[in-house]
Order: sequence, then structure tokens, then C-alpha cells
Amino acid sequence: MPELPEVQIVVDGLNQKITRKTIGRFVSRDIKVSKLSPADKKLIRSKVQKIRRIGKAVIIDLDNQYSIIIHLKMTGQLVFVDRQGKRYEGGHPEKSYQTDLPNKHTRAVFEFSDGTHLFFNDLRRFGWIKLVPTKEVENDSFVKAVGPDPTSPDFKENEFIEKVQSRKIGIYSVITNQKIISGVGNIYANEALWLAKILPTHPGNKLSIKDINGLLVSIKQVLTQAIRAGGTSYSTFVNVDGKKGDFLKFLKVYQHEGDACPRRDGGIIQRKKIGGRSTFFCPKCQK
DNA sequence: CACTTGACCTGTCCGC
DNA sequence: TGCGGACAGGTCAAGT
Repeated sequence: MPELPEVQIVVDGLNQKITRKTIGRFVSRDIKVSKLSPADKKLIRSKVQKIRRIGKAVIIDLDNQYSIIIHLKMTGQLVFVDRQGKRYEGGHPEKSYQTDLPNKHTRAVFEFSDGTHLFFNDLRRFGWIKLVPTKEVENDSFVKAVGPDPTSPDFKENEFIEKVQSRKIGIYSVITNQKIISGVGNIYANEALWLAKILPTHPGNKLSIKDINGLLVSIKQVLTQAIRAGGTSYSTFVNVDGKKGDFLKFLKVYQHEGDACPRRDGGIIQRKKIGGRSTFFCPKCQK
């Protein structure tokens, strides 16, 4: 389930692979996922200028004043190959997930003029692609709901502290709210809260400034380490080369219910549902 | 406005 | 062997 690190890895990979390439053909294989029409002439013969990230969305800026916005949601993949039919690791090669391209989960295909391809795969069909004028990206309904980015030097710590202290809901729900801090999803919320020794259910307005500062440091640390490790491939995540990330083995609490807390404090990792989502924590060291 | 809940999807896994 | 149900979780819409 791509969160900030995974999307950043995809963006970095795309900047290496497809900048300055010319789109020769676009094939939509799923109307629900790909809101672009195959007949959309705006894409054809446009050249990729640069790729950037807004929250968990990928933005591909073209040289014709248009931009493609892509959201991978839980199971989306963007895989680049220099020729069709090439195999890749996929997400679940040992299960039903295919290892060839295109496959039954391929929802859209970008064909470049040099014969290379970019495949958009999405098992669960929650992801989407849309085309908007570049100057309208900021007005897009999804983009408008994206709050401050914790990896940006412009992130205002004081504003974050204020927002957290104005919420009485559990801190887990606060930091997974994209409007308050963007890019944090279930995996990294759980990991950062463990690192900061704060319970997911701890109300935002009951946290001290010191607690919140510590949490912010933990969030940044976890995100940075995950990017360095190539992301977390818990389910289907792969980078643009179709390779899995290595952060799964560094996870301390996510999907570790019943395990001993890595702090060796005698605590056993518990699982608790918050708003329909599984949270993981150590009842011994997290307060 | 703050907050909660269910819907969207397809697949895996587990118990019977 | 099949089958029902729980589970996975990013976002959105509708509800209190």
C-alpha cells in the first residue's frame, strides 16, 4: 500500500526512466481506473518534462501544459520496461499476481516513441489516472485535500503541533489524516508511534509539545529510512523496475501482533482496530 | 466544523 | 472440495 516513501521511490524512478520521452500511444484497459480516453489526443506526441509527488499522488508534467495525475491507492504499480513481454517480480508472484507484462491487472499502458512501455497495474482497482491542465493541478479535488509534506523544508512544526492539540481523537487518526500531515498511512503511522513511544489511541489534545515534536522526528526518521530501503513491499508494491523494497524486515510493530516488542521490555505487540484499520503497538513502552 | 461509519474493489486465508 | 466470512487500507461521501 504505497505511502509517501513508496510513491517517492516511484517518482524518483520515473524521473530516471521516462523524462524527455515522447508518448506515442496510450491504451486504457479499464475505464474505472483510467479516466483518460484512448482517443485523448492531448497525450499523443507530448513529451514528459518531469515527475513530482503531491502527498501520495504521482504528477507527470508534460510539455504541452497538461499533467497526468496518478494515484496508486493500495495495490497500484507503475512498471517501466524497455520491451513488452518482459517478466518482473510483481507483488505476489507466488500467488495469483502475474509476473508478465501486460497482465490481467494492467489497467493502462503508456507506449513511448522509442518502443519502451510504462504499465499501470492495479489488482484492486482503487487507483486512478487523470489528465488535467498543469496550472489546474493545484485546483484538483484530490490535490486540494493534501496538507503539509513532512519531507519538505517548508513544513511548519508549529502549525502541526497546533492542529494535533486541537483534535481529541486518537493520534493515529490524526497523523493518517492527509489534510494535517500528508504521506503517512497505516504502516508508517504505526511504526512512527512505536518509535515515539506513543499509543495510537492517545488523544491528540492530551499530547505535550515535547511528545508531538518527538513524534514528528520519528515520522521523518521512519519515512527517510523506508525510502533508503526501497520502500515496504507488504503486499504488491514494486518500484519502476518491478523490484520489491526491503523495508519489510525493518518493521517493528506493523503486522507483528503477538511478537515480543523489539525493545525487549517484556511487552507483546497488540493489534487494535481504529476506525476500521488495524493498529499495532506495544502496551509496555507506548503511553 | 469535528468526527464516525460504510463503500469502493479483488484477492488470500481460515474454519467448517 | 466448496463456501461464507474476515481481512487488507487510501480516500470519499454521507451521516451524527
